[in-house]
Amino acid sequence: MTPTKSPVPLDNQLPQLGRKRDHSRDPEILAVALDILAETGYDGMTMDMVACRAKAGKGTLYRRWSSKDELLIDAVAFMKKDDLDLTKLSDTGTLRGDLVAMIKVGPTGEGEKKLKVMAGLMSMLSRRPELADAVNAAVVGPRVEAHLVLLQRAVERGEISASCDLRLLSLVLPSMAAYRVLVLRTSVDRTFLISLIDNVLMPAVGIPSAPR
Amino acid sequence: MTPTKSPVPLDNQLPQLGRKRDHSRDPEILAVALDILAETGYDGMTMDMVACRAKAGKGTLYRRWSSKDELLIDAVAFMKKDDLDLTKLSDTGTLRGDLVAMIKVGPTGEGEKKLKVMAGLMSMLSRRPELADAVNAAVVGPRVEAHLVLLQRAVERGEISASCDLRLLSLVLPSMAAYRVLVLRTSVDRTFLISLIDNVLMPAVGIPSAPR
Amino acid sequence: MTPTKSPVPLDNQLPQLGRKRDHSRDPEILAVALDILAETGYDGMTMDMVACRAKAGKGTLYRRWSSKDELLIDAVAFMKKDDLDLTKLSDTGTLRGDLVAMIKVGPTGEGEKKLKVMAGLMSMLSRRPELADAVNAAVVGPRVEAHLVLLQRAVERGEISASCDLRLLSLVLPSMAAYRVLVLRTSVDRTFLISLIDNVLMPAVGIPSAPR
Amino acid sequence: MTPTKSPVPLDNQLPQLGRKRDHSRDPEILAVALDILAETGYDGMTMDMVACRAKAGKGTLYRRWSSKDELLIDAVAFMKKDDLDLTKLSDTGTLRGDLVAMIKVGPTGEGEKKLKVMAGLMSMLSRRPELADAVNAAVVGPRVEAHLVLLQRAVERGEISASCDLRLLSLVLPSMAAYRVLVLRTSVDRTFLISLIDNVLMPAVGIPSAPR
DNA sequence: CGATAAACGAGACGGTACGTCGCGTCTTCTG
DNA sequence: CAGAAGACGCGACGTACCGTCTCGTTTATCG
Repeated sequence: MTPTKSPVPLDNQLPQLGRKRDHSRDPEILAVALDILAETGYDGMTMDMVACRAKAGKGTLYRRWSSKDELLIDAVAFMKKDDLDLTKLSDTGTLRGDLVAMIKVGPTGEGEKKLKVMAGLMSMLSRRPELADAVNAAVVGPRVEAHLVLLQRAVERGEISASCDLRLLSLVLPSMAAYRVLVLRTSVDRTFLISLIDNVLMPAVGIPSAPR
Repeated sequence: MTPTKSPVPLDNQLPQLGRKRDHSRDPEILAVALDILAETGYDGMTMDMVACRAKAGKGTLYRRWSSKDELLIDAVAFMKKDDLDLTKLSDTGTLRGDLVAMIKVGPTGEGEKKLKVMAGLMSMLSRRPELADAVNAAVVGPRVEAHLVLLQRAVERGEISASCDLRLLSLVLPSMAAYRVLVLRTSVDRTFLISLIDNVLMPAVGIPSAPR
Repeated sequence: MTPTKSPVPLDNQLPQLGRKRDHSRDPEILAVALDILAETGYDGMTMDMVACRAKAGKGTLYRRWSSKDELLIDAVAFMKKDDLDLTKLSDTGTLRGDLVAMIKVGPTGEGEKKLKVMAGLMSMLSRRPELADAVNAAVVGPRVEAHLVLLQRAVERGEISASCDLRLLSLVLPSMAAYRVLVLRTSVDRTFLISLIDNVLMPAVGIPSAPR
Repeated sequence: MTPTKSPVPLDNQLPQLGRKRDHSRDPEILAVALDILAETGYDGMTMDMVACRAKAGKGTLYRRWSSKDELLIDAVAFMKKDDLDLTKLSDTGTLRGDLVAMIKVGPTGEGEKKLKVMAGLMSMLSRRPELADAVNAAVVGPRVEAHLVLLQRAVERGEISASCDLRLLSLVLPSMAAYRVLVLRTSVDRTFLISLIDNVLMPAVGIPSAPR
């Protein structure tokens, strides 16, 4: 998952002979990989393509990632970095308001590319468990976490009962959206998400859906 | 999705020259493909393997399916055939009872092989949209349909409000289970499903979860 | 070499049920085979091509010839039919005159196609001994025989010594021409043949080459 | 003299990037190809066989030779290397003696394998003109050259007339032997060659054959 | 004259070699 | 010595051809 270490990672500070590995190029390589992944999918992306477009040698790729899959796992993790910020979730005063507010930063707002990467990666979710983890950590997980925060806030606010299974409820929207994208390949638009909030989530937490 | 058609599939009845394709062998070939898929996964399965074990020539395979992927798409669709029977869903008198009764015939009860096939196929969901459709039609879709039947039954029974978005609600369990299997790779056991029923679905349709 | 016999070629006259084989089409098929052979060579010619262009089914071909090679052996033998006529060799009064007179009906005059067929068949001379025989019988052999006739006439005429090895000498021109065509792929033109006659054959039979 | 290192490689002098092809393995591969060719003939030899026995990948073979035929063309050319040495032709004092002396190093003495290769290759002579050239260069041509040397020696010696067409005469034995091997498939034994020398070649150069 | 059995055109079939391409490794040369 | 370039061993892919088999149809002979 992390770049392969130098063959001799000694703790005592040796003078570090020879040229140092140029890790500044890692992000560039990962970005190239994500681009190609979004364009062509898992199989369409070849290591030669990545090497060529990143002006790198295949040896360099394999020195840092032991396989194509490892490279992608890292690439997906890399994609995560500019994502939701849990500390900046808007607080509208109501659970529904908070959930609706999050939609802007949801998949739709986030950008087409991330979804295409997701789609391109579905190929591998089962073959490479770590890759599924990476996808989860990069794409779905953060939304689950955000929803959990919003739900906890609602409990604290007294808006919903503390007996609700928040962990489970926080999974509802993200997983249904994922299913829609991955299996049904339908776009996850604002309408669908609002419908989910009003017809599934809000009733499930015991708040009668007002504006039907 | 369907076997490749004859080069000129005219509507006016041509005399059907030449030897006919022996479509009676299709199921056998697809079964072999599913077996190997379950055993070795997508990459491990080769067309030569399928041809050899099915006592067929590669030419025959490629005459019927234009690629390995097309073959698998059909194989998954073929897997669907011995699945849930919508006409035989048990009727326990309550929605919750019906839902719980369906669990036995859920993925867990259905059999190890179908899950392995699913896992072996995840590799392909995005590369081949038709494959995603096939997976949906074979595995998730039937359960969605079954849930829809149960929900409609509950509406007729007066158990839940007619204003509920049944279409959406019928997606909840299957899609959350799929997410759990595909992305989280957690087993979808009875406990999880019952928890979903009691903490998400029943509240969402307005039935207070009784046995907490 | 000959078409495959009926599966039950009994001597006792059975009633001969069913439709008879239509051997009137054999020449047409063989001609098509020769055409394709001349156009594309041995490998380029496929049985499907022959069947298609001859408006025949592959079954019909294989009912008559047990393999592609057998078909070609017959085709070459068929090519032989309009060739040299040993009874009509012109008699000019001298061996040299007779030999030169034969050139007109030699490979050059015979036609481009026969040479191309020869070339197309070289592929097979060693793989299929019968084919080499057929080639010899159809193309080279007749010329050897014709030369032998001319040489014997010269002996009778008292032009050359009876102690000459006529069998061997009759091989000289045909085999050197064959080598030129098959291995060197040089055209066998009148000049070359006359040169052979004057510089090799005539001296070899003891007639000093007059017009040098 | 210090080699000047130009940072900008000239167009005509590319810096030769990447790993170089290991041409030291070419002979090994060609030898393997010849072995299999001698064992199984053209059709029996497969590229996978060659790759496997030479411990090479098919990609390597096709990187160096664009097809099976190209590989064989090179293989035959490679076979040529340990053949007749024109500088070591024995000088017996007479043309007949020289010619007879050469027989030992003729095809018979040369070895079984070369003949088998020739036989295995006949399949290809016309399909691949270059192959015919290679065969000529490797097998027949050297003998033609050797005969030319012997004939020239005889001219210098005053044994035969300078007006003889040496080029043509040097073709006689090799081409008649080739015809015998390729088309008639008769062995080219010492008896036949001596007969040719005494009954065709010697008379043709104006030397009465002494021992009839 | 109708039944029957083989031959026919068309083309699917099992099998097998071909030539291509991708992965992950190894080698060569440059900075 | 790291890195770019690319050859290498391996093995699956999809194509094409051979010789066989199966359709439905046509045609010659027999009852």
